[in-house]
Amino acid sequence: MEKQILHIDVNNAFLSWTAVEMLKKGSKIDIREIPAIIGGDESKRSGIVLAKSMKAKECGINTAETIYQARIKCPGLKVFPSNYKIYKQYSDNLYNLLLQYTDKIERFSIDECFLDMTEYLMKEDLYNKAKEISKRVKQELGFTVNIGVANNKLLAKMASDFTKPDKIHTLYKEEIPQKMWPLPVSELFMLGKKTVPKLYNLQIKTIGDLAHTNKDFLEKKFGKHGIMMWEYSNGIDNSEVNYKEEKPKGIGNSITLPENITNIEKIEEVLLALTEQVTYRLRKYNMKATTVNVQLRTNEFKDTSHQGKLLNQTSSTKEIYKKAKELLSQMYISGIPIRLVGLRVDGLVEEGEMQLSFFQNNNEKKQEKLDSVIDKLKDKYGYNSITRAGKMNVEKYMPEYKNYKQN
DNA sequence: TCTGGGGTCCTAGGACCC
DNA sequence: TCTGGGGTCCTAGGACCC
Repeated sequence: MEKQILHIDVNNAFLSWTAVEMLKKGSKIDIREIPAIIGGDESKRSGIVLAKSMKAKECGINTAETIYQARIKCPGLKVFPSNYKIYKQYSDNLYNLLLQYTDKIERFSIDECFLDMTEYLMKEDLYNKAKEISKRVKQELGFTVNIGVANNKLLAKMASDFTKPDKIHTLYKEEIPQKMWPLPVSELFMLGKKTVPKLYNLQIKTIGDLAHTNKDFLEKKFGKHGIMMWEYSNGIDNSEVNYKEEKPKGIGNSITLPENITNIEKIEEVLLALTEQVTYRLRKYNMKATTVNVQLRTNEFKDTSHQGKLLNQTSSTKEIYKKAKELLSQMYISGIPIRLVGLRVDGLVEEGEMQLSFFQNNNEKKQEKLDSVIDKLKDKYGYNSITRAGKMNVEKYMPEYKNYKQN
């Protein structure tokens, strides 16, 4: 049976949501109407464009480029900071509205959802439902969305990306040659800046070119990725809308430091703060980790990482920090200026299905108890109320814990 | 005051085993 | 007694997404 899928995509999400919030607070200007962006903090060396208004886009400003470059392209550009707490609220508001149409919703990102409407609707009604959703979001929540209407997720996603903002597009099978094949191959989902030049060298310039390329040839050139791009270019995608709450497979935090560090003790302090953050999130999921991964970025933007298995699955700050320090000492070459430090845990298992270790001793139980006491204090008095990290002021480096990713 | 942060998945190569 | 080969597990790095 054919699926009926909607893809909902908030137009310029961070910027629109900031605009709505500002208006609610009495702002006289709507930053959607002027050249404006949401940007990172340049003084913290994270000065990139996170979202842009249509007017900013007209200046040629791209997401993820530096604010510095954006200002050159558009003198008089207004820059506003991001606020993930607010974004999470608006994202939830949208989700709750969509729940009135189906509970088969996959939250693909903070500003994108897939809806599986198959069992609720006939094809001719789907477009009308999309219109109703679009209208209600605008009226009740104050921002606009693009909606893609199709028979699978890939085509719905491609459709929602056509023309913006505040548009509804269909992309049924018979519309593929007209609506999708003329587009440059770079527009196809999962084709990024490394693959596109390779395709250009093969004279594959449009999605249609790709669709008409021999599948075996693409597999030889690109492996699994080759098969996928051939299928996508032909509108083939059998994946399901994944509406069940998924447990994460890994949890990580990283931080670009305000200044480079060349001293391993200081890297360790940052690592401890990151470990506290990561393990706190891990424990909130009631999960334990099997591997630890430390990432470093040099001042020259060279990334290295080391990972290692833990002897026992754990969520203990102390155990994971111990492993992280071990990995750091293996990989850090003394004197190299470090710009970014990252820590992530992988191979997560749920507490319930955990292997019972014969070796969990009293010391480990004591550690668990300590972690849980600290977590409760953090829940009650705020994340930064208590920290083991560092003699020096690690909060200077570490941003307020962002919990927008949770639930 | 030039280049974020959080994820998932894939691949190549090495170690090890039979 | 002139370098087999399949399978699994692990790691580092890379590509891509929003």
